[in-house]
Parts: sequence; C-alpha cells; structure tokens
Amino acid sequence: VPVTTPLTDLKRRPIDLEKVTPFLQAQNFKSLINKFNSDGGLGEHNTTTDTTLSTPVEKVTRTYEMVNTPESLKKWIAKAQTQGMVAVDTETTSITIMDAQLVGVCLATGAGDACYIPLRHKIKTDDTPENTPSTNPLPPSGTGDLFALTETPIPESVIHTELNNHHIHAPNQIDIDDALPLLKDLLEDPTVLKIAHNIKYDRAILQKENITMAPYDDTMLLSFVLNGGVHRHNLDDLAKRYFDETLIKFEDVCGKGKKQITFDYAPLDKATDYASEDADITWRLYHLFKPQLGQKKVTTVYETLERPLVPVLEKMEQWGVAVNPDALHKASEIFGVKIAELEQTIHTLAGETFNIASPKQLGDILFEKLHLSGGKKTKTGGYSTSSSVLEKLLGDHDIIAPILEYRTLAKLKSTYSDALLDQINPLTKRIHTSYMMTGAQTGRLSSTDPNLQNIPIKTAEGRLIRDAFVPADGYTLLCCDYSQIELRLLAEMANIAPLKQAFADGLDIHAMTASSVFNVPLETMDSETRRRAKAINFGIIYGMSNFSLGQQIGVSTGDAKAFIDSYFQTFPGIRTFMEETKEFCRTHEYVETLFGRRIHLPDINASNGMLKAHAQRQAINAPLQGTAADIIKRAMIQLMPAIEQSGLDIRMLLQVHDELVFEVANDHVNDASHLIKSIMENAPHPAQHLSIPLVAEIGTGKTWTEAH
DNA sequence: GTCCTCACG
DNA sequence: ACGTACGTGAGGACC
Repeated sequence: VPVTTPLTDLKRRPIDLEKVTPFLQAQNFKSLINKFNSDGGLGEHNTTTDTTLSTPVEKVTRTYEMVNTPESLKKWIAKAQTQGMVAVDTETTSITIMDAQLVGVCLATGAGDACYIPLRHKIKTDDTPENTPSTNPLPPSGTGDLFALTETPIPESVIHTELNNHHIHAPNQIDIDDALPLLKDLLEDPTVLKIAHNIKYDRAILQKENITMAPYDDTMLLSFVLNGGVHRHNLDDLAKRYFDETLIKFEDVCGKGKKQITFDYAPLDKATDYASEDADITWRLYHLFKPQLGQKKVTTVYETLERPLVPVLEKMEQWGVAVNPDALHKASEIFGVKIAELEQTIHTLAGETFNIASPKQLGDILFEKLHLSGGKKTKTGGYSTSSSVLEKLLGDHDIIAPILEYRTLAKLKSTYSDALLDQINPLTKRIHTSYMMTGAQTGRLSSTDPNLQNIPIKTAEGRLIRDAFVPADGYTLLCCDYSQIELRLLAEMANIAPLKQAFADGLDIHAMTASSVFNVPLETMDSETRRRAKAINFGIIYGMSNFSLGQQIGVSTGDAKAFIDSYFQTFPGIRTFMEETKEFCRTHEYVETLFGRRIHLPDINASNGMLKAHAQRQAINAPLQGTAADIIKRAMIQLMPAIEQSGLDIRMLLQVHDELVFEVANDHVNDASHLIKSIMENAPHPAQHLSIPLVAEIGTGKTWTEAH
C-alpha cells in the first residue's frame, strides 16, 4: 500500500494471508482471500489475468421462474413451508421507502432456485410522451400509522394515478388481489423463517401492503456481526467475494441517468432474472453465515441487538420528525442575504471577484496574491484553507474573518436550510431519515437522506436550523441523552477506581480530572484548566497523540506531552488498559465491546507505521464507542414495547448516538420522562454488571433547540 | 468519481 | 522526516 493511500481507502487493501483472523483461517476462506486479493483488492494494481481460485467456487445451476398464476404461486409457497424457510426480496419503485411502492416479490427456496412474482408492472402505450416521470404514490391501503399522521386525506386522483391512460397494467401478471393474501399467509407464517438482505427495507415495503414479515433473519446484519471491519456488506460485493458471482446491475435493467425507468416499467423477463438473483444469493449467504455463528458472542449481539432493532428503526423512519418550513425558509433567507454581503466584502478586500467556495481559488488568493503564510498542506499539493488554518491567520488580514463567516453560512444554507426543505415529505409534512445499521464499524448507526445526526447545535446561527425541528400539534419534543457515557465506560472497562468513585459521587468529571491531574483544588478550579482536562479526557477516548492534543487545546506539543504524562501518572490503570487492549488486538486482530461485538482491525499488525498507529487508536476507541452504541440499541429495543404497554402517547423519532428524541403528548410528558430515563439508565443487560451508574438527562420543549 | 471542507456525537 | 485523536454523511468544486 503506497504511503500516500488515504486512510479512508483502507478497505481496498489486500488481505495478508498470514495475518487473517483465526476465524477466517478456521473457516478455510483462504481461497476466497486469494480471490479478493487478485480481483480488486489491490485497487489500481487490479488485474484480470489472475482469477484462479485454489479451490474453484462451484457454479450453482440456476432455475429462475416467473410466477403468474395462483397455482404456480401456491406451489412455491408450499415448498417454502415444507422447508421452513425462504429468502425474500422485494422490488419497488424507489430506494427511498417513503416514496416506494411494491412492484414484485421474489422468493428463493434453494441455491439457484428462485421465482419472481410481478405484481404491479406496467407498460407505456405508444402515445406516452417521452420521459414522462412515473408517478408512484403510496398504495391505496394498508399504510398503517402513516395516514394517521397525514392531516388531510389523500385525494383519490393521487391514489389512482395508475389508471392514467398512458400507463397500463402489464399483461401476464398474477392478479395482485389473489397474490397478496397468499404471500401474506407465507410471510406472516410463524413456522417459516424469512431471510432477506437489509430486511428493514423489505419489511417496511411489505408493511405498506399490510404484511408484517416475521420471523426473520438478515444476511446483511449477519455479515456485519461476523466480519465487521473486514469488508463491506452489500449484496453485490458479498456475491462476488463468497460465490464469485457478478450480479446484474440495476442499470442494466432500468437504464441510468435521465433515461432511467422505475422498476415497474422493467420488462418482465429482465426483471425476473434480476430479482431472482438477489433472493438466490441471499439464500446462499444465509446458509454460509448461519453455521458460522455457533456459540459465539457475536451471535448474541446479532440476536439481541441487531435483529430486534430492525422493527424499531422501521417505526422511527416511518414516523419521521415534524419541521416548521417557515423557520427553514426564514433561515435560508437570512443566510442568503448575509452571504451576499460577505461576498462583496471579501471580493473588495481581495481586489477581484472569485469563487470563495472553491478551496483552490481561495488558496491562490490568500497564499499567493495576499502572501499570507500557511504553506501547502493537502495531499494533492494544494493549499489547505480549512478553518483551523484560517483561524491562525485571523490577526494577519481583515479578509479572514468574513471568509470564515461566509463558510459557516454557506454550509448552513446549502447543507441544512435549503436541503431540509427539499426533504419534507409532501404527504406527511415530515422529514423521514433512513438509518444504516452497518454504516459504522463500531456498531453505531448512521443516518442518511437526510443525515439527521449532524444537525447544527454549536453556534447561534446553526441553532436556527435546530429551531425548525418541532413536535406535532398537541405534542412536546423530549430529548434524553446519556451523560458522558464513553468516559463512564472507560472508567468501567479500565477499572479506574478514582474515576468510578467520581461518577458514583455524581461529580463534574472534567473538573475532578483537572483537579487530580493538575493538582488544583476543586474550589479554585478555573475554566481554562477544566477545559484542558476535558480535552485530555476526550483525547484518551480517541487514543490521542501529543501533537493533536496540542493543536486541539492550543498549546505546544511539549506542553501537551506533559499534560498526558501527568494524566497517566494520576490514573496509571488507563495506560495499562490501553496496552492490554492493544496486545489483545495484536493477538486476535479484533477488539470487543462489553456485549461481545467484534471490530476487526487487521492493520494492528501492519508493517506500515501510519496504518498501524491508526489501528492502535481504533483499538482504544472502538470498545468504548461500540459499547455505548450497544447500550443505546438495547435501550431502544426495550423502549418500544415499554412505551406500548405504558399506554402513554410517545413516539421515538430520532437517535443521535447518545441521545434519543421523542414526541410526547403534552399531558404525558412527566410520566414519559420517568419511563424513558429509567429504561435508558438501566439498559445494559444485568450480565454486564456495570459498576458505575449510567445517567440519562431529560430535556423538553417546543423545538429541538429547547429540548436538547 | 475524487477532493476538500465541515456539520454532528 | 513524516504525519498526527475516534466515528460518520453531504455539498460544492473540479476533473
């Protein structure tokens, strides 16, 4: 791996056969690793000549069938019921659940043995205008809670768009009214296991048809708990890696770019091959992964955390969160006016007009035209114009301050106030994010389309965005966040008596740390000393270096080193914990959370010093961040039925790593607060025996700013 | 598609 | 001498 390889590209590096985890060695995956290294793992050294497997993957014979009669469907269902399991894949009109309508269902009952059941395929008649966008409203029935949130009834004209003359039902399909009840019987049959890849999506789609798929397993989540940190978990990559199968691309069926059609217009023969393949591979992956679980702790992680979280996230995504569009419009306008003013100021000070948003142009202006010092810094040889660089130049030129303000406001406008307005669902008037369960290697969730886990909070202008997040009428927003959870887990997992005592006593942990490290009595603690201690506490969690701590708190590298040394002297157990963690990781090439989730870090034994150093920092951080992620997942899983049984009107809407956001009926805020706080604080399983208290703090209000 | 930058925990 | 704290996702510029 070249030295310049960015750390974000590490997933593409080849796997060293001598250094694969014991798990992989035991599973005799060496041939597959060789395969990986020969066809893509080397990145730019990719070769097509060496594709030989030491043990060739046996090609599966495929028999894919299109189902278009009730008799045929019943035959497939009977086979699934006899076997007690079936792989399921749904085809829809959109990858965004809220916009998607079911188009067809695919079932696999064996390797290479799958069928596709088209349900809502359409064709365009000759008089269809070119590029008419396909309108795909929500289905006419069975959307459950969704319509409860819709203030006005959905007009019939919207619901029955499919009757439009230009778009007629494709012939040769089973009658959907015959098929759905049969499918419902199968997919809700408690004696038949349903297997899907990313089942959160398929369950949500089928829920719109009043089908609740259960019991279920998810091959994406199985892959994640088994091989988190080793590779990605999307179906295409897994098919290539484990079966040497290259799947048909969606583009090959529906085209791409402007001419892309939705799946309901895909020709039935192509649709059958494409859909069947996905269910087929899912079936095969399941039979590869399931035997690997055995009695491992990751099995418990899968069964008690990942799998049960699926329906919880489904609900949260479906409910969405209300926003006040007027507040967002207002914010956009304020930002826009101010940005225009700043642009004038900056151009005047620069003596020419240029694109301030272009780091390249800005760098040239600052460092060549205005001769400010700051040198080249980026990998590609350009000038860095990041805020940390610019802040150091604040005293050198009047142009810096307006540039920083411009940057802040441009970010807020483009990424937040403008973008969020576009994300408001026209039917529900709410914003529906999507949570990715395999996005973060540590076990955290990630949030996309839009990302609601990075809504601004730190600055006053930023809070204008957060002000726009509101409860439904008659409801209050309630936030509950874990206080210092990662630091508590450090005290717990490293077993640091004075830190544990401080948490037991409910002390201000940063002030207490400052007092111990810098020998300052709590009574005379100044804010700067506390701030430094806080930075060190965070630094410890991240596996900091002298240099980085110095940069962070604005002291020399030497001073930072002295602080760190003093910290380790005060809490010697922490250094021991860090060394033991790294040693465990060197031996096993993974680290574990308290719950037994594994995060694989093969680079811990890399010969490249940078890669190795990065893996060492990850080894320190991952058990802490990952355990916190496990704990909040457990809280979420317990909260859903607890809310149901309480009879309180509470909807869990958002998760932001250590915080949960709820919408609570005004009259229920008090009871809800106690219930939520109690469940979050007691979320760890009794087997975890935490010897420090977890504290969750409640806030309520009519905006997210107020509630936080 | 990649890079830079910046929003969050 | 080099690069330098953990984990993310998104938008704009640019090729």
